[in-house]
Order: sequence, then structure tokens, then C-alpha cells
Amino acid sequence: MEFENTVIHEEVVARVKEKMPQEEPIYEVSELFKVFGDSTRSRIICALHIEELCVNDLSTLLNMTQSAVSHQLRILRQARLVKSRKDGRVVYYSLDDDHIGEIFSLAFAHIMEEREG
Amino acid sequence: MEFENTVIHEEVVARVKEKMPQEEPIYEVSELFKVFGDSTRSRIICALHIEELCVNDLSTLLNMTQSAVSHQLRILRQARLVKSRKDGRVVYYSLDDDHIGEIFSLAFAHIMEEREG
DNA sequence: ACTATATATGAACAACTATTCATATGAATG
DNA sequence: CATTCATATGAATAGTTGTTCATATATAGT
Repeated sequence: MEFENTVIHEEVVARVKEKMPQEEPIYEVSELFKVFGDSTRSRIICALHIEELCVNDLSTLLNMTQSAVSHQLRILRQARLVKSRKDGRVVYYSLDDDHIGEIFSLAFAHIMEEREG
Repeated sequence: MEFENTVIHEEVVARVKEKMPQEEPIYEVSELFKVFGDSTRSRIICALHIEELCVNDLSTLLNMTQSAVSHQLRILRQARLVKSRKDGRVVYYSLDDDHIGEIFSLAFAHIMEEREG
């Protein structure tokens, strides 16, 4: 890290620094996006947005090994984005948060507009 | 990849498969989130959401080398999330999309609610 | 032209991540 | 209680990514 930057617009930097959100929330937001930023996890989220599914069904649906799906579900669980319900030896997963759907909807809208424009 | 999964709920899988968004948009959405999923890029986006900034000011503000910031700006440019304006040898960056702010606002709202609950 | 400054970029490296493989856990069933 | 089935998990690996360092490009000033 260098600190020898010639500050071109000191006032601007000061102004923006004052208005900037705190470091910690920004960090957490990007951690959330990092979880979304994998196509396997995105596909899992899309599927669970439609309906509750067990691990085996998910791996069939996504054409992936049970292990790979299970590993990703763990990440989603740790991020509190999905919740699980156990029925015998079958574990059913579903979305644990209402915001997720909204965020994905906006992202989809963005992608779709990009395609047109 | 294994295809030897014992399908537990065939009808459910079939139903969800039918309702699932297409592969390609999901892939693009997760690519978008991947760009957001780095704290340096998130900080850049937050800063530019407040005000247009040049590279040098950004690196001062974020306490990072000019090179590191420049590399991340390239990624944001390629994703069409920021646009640049050249004035002499100074290059000013600003957000290139209205959706970005909304998506970040929702994500922040989510993070803040997580902190309370 | 020469120098200083603002930004961009290529190569290298370290850190991280997603999948696979092997195996463990835990619950139902005969 | 041994076996089968659904899921979870640890280790290993291959691929990706962010930063640094060195350097290139481009523009302004002298």
C-alpha cells in the first residue's frame, strides 16, 4: 500500500469520505454478494425460490453430485440464506429470507435490460 | 458428475424444472454478483454512488495503490457498471447503471435487519 | 524535446474456492 | 443388528482471483 498519492481533489475526497457507509456493512454486503456470485448457488436459490426441495432432488435437478450440492448448501446455510427441515433421513431445504427473492428479481431485471439495450 | 441419483420426488423435480429460469440468465446474474462480491469493488461502487471520482482520489479514499484500484475499475468497466470521462490526463469514473444503487440498497437493508434480528 | 503526472496494464504470486473422491453419520427397514 | 439409503464432511486438487511490482501510455507544463 502506498500513501504517496497526490490528492487531486482534497475537498471531494473529504466530502465522499464523510458520506461513505461504514466499512463493516460494506464488507458484509460484499460477503453476501460473494455467496450469490456462484452459479451453482444461484441455481439452488432459484430452485428453492420456486419450491422446497431435498438434497437429492436438487442434485438431480441441477445435474450435479450430491456432494457438490451438499457443500454449497452448507455455505448457504452458514450465510443464513436457506433453512433445513428434517423428515426421517431426508433433509428439505427452503429459502430463509424474503430479501433474497427481491435482490435476485432486481438483478434479473438488470440482466434483461442489458440484453435489450 | 454423477447421474445415478435416486430421484425421490420425480413430480416435484419435473415441476421445478419447468418453472426454473433459463440457465443463461442465471449464469449472467451470478456473474454480476461475482463483480459485487469483492469488498474493494463494493467500496468503489459506494463511493461512486455518492459522487464522480478520479482514479487518484479513489485510491486515496480507499487507501489502496493506484494500480489495485485501476485493475478493479477495469473489471467494473467491462461489466458496464461504471463509465469513464477523460479530462486531460485525469479520468473520472461514475456509475453507469441505475439498478446498481437499488440492488445495493436492498442488500444493505438485508444486512441491517440481520444485525437486529 | 524533456519532465512530471495520471492512469493502464502485463506478469507473478499468494490466497481462495468449487468440485471430486472417499468416507462418516444417522435414520429407516428387513 | 446388519444393511440400505440420504446427507454431511474432510482432504486433495485444479482453477480462479486480487494485489503487487515494474513498466507502458498519454497528456500537461516548461
